[in-house]
Amino acid sequence: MPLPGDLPHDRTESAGYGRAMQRRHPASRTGRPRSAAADTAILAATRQALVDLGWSKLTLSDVAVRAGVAKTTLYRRWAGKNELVVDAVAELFDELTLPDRGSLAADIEGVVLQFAAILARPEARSGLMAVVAEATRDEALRERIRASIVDRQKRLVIAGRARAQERGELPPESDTERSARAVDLIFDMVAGSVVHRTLVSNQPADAEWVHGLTRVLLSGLAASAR
Amino acid sequence: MPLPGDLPHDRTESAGYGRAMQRRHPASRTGRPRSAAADTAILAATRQALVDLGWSKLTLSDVAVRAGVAKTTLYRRWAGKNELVVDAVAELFDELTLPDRGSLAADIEGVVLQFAAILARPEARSGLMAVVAEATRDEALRERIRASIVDRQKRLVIAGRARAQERGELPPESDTERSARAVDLIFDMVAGSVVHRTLVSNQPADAEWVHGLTRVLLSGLAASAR
Amino acid sequence: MPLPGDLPHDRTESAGYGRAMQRRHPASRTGRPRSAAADTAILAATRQALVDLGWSKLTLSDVAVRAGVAKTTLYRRWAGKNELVVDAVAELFDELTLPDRGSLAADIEGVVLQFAAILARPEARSGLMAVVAEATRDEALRERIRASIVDRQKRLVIAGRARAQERGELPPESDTERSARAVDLIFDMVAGSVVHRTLVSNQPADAEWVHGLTRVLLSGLAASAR
Amino acid sequence: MPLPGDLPHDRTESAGYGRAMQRRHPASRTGRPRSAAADTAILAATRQALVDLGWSKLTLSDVAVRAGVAKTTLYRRWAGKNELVVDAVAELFDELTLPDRGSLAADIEGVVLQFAAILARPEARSGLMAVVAEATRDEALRERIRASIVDRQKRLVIAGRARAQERGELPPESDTERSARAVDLIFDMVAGSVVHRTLVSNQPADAEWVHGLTRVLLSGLAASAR
DNA sequence: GGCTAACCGAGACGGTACGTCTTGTCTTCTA
DNA sequence: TAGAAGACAAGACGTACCGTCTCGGTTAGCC
Repeated sequence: MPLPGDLPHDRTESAGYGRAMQRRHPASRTGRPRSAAADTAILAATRQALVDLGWSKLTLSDVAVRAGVAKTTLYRRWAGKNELVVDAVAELFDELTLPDRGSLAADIEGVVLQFAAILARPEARSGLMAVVAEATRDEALRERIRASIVDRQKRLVIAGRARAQERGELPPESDTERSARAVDLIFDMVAGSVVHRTLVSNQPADAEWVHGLTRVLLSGLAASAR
Repeated sequence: MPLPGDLPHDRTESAGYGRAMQRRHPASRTGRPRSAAADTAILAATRQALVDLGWSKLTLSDVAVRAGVAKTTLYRRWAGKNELVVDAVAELFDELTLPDRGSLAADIEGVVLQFAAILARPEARSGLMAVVAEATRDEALRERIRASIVDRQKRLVIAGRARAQERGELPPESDTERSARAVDLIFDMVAGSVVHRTLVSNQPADAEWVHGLTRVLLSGLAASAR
Repeated sequence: MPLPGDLPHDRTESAGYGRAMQRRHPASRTGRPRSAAADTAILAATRQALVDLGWSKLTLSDVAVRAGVAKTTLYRRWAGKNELVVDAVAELFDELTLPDRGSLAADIEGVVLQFAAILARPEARSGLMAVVAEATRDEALRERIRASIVDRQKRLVIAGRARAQERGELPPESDTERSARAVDLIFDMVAGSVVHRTLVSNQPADAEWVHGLTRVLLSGLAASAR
Repeated sequence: MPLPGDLPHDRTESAGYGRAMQRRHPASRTGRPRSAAADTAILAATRQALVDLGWSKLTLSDVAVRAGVAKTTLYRRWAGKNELVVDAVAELFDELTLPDRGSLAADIEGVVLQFAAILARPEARSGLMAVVAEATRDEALRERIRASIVDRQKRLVIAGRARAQERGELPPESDTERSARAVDLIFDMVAGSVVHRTLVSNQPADAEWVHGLTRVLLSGLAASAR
């Protein structure tokens, strides 16, 4: 019996991580407020559990114990394992920044290397691929991943192109639709290649490999734009 | 009476799919031989279960029932869910062929479209990503995936390049190491991009998109080779 | 979350049936308390399953279903089939009373007939002998049987002798050790004879047979006391 | 498909151990005869398994391995675990003899002590009580136990009485029905008391206790005969 | 001395129960 | 009213044993 003030799975419907904490049901103002520390502890515990156990052996009971929190608290805030892991992993990718290394190619290499470094961390590896796998059968989860993780990072592509245009490396954009398609293609190619290299081919995405990838990608885009 | 002669998980250590049936322990010649029909039925049942339930709700008990087989039989041949799903999914990718469409670019587009078509099938989507996720914590499984699924398809890259060299589209190869690195890069870029487009970005890898991908890739490789 | 506070098999170490519910670990005061109704339902279901299936085909899964209870609940309270059946059977023997039939011999016959009637019930037959058989290899189980079933009924022997002494049929006891030995011998002879007659020789322990047994026993004790 | 000459569970219907080897189907004279050594080995292996594991953990596969025999061979000769154990245990009780110790009381004490010694052996303890428990729900098994184990030992009671009559300790029997009833009562009392003392009360049936039992029994029978 | 029927070992097979584990809910006490 | 604790119903896990069924190979007895 969900009590009136109960807020089941508050963070479930959140559009993007970070704005989740603002309640969807501002009505409930009375009673003991939820512990904010609990959120932090739970997400950190989730990441640590991913490191120690991997996705498939991670249990919510275990996360609760690690976070020093009751299972009830966990289920009150997330609908299930998938949603929790998405939020826990999403935080990792917010660390990405666009370094200013002087040229478009160098900037891209910088971001891709950061991305590869994150993918080398076990909590990202297990967590990310597992939720992507789950999302193949769950439209809501797929949307949550796109919103919380993927689309949030397109900012990097856009910022990179803007900076390149400032530098004069790229012409100012005219056709916005064509531009959007290009962003998507670049994103799929970069993210996909790194993930495949790292997780499937099981080879390091080191500086040399990233250099090769960037060169092919930029040459190809330049040639194909003509 | 599972005593000395027992052959647990015969297919577990198999180097490549298709050659798995030849026993690793040819010593044991006595006793009732394993049913060959069971293998076929189990793999088909696994794929159907992936379609109906997805990876995380797929249970080996259920597969056994679908295949009309005892759980024992399943566990006698595969070490667990992961290994079974790898074998079941691997068969799907053996359908890939290299069509002769007249030019390198067209050949590549043809293969990539086939690949995208397979990835659009739910048994491939759920199964493949899930085992990749599991493999992030399991070296043996990672190796099994590489051997059974990925490396087996490098044949397509190699055959494609050979045909292009016959046509004179590509010069004969000289530096073999450099060549191997190029094959790996192509493979990661193609497979990774299609997977990301299909499973993460959740957009169709249709003819137009594949055309764009191929153009960028070929232009980039050509330019970067200079 | 079966962590520190877990109370596995609470009823396992109970000294005597009926006092089992008072916890051995009074520390744990928090959390949802165990359902008292479940205990009753489980023991009744166990007896019914003994009637329907006998000991060797009785499964805890089946008992759980009959009792409308999860298997977990069963295993949380009893260590296994043996312990459960001991408790279920023990309740049967608590029905025994010492009737006042006017003379020692008649009182004994009355109790023995009651005992035989219980042994004629299938839940007692299968259950009792099976746990005795298991107890041949399990000291703890043997002790549990003695405490829960056997020793609890020595009250009848003692009460019977007291009443006979009131009536003047027996002299007041002097030598307590010798007295204890006599109680034990009587108990082994009565219980053993009835069990053997009923379960091994497979003949009814009817009024006539009980009369003969009682006569031999009382005459023998009287003669041997001289 | 049981071939024409197949003789499933040859020993199942045998009236008493020792006469079992003579086939029920004398038709089959051709073909390889069954190994006689296997029988011996299997029964010995069964007893040893009872010692090591007890009845409930004894498995036919394990017995087969211990006996150096295939499971098939076992199932060809016995219908199941119960029947096998009955035969294995029955052999133990054939060791009982009626010693000549000079008086009826002494003779009885001698036999009872032998009986107690056998019951002190773990293979007899576990095996006997377990099959008795199983027999509570299996008329055929009950009959088999009576025939193979119990009735075979009534010879001791009868021989004892005959010898006592020779000595003049007992009058020659006149009423045969009454006599048979007395034999049964004696048997139930002696066997039951010793079993209960040993397996339930868990006390040794030593010389002193046996002496007390015998005295009560003989005095009681003498007094009750008057 | 070859035939042949029944035996034997090995072990795979379809079933089924085991005892454990995880899930998501519910219930109690405490803060 | 939130939270910690933990019992609860449900059901999958991977293992073990059951009793049956193929297999290939052996061993007597009769031609």
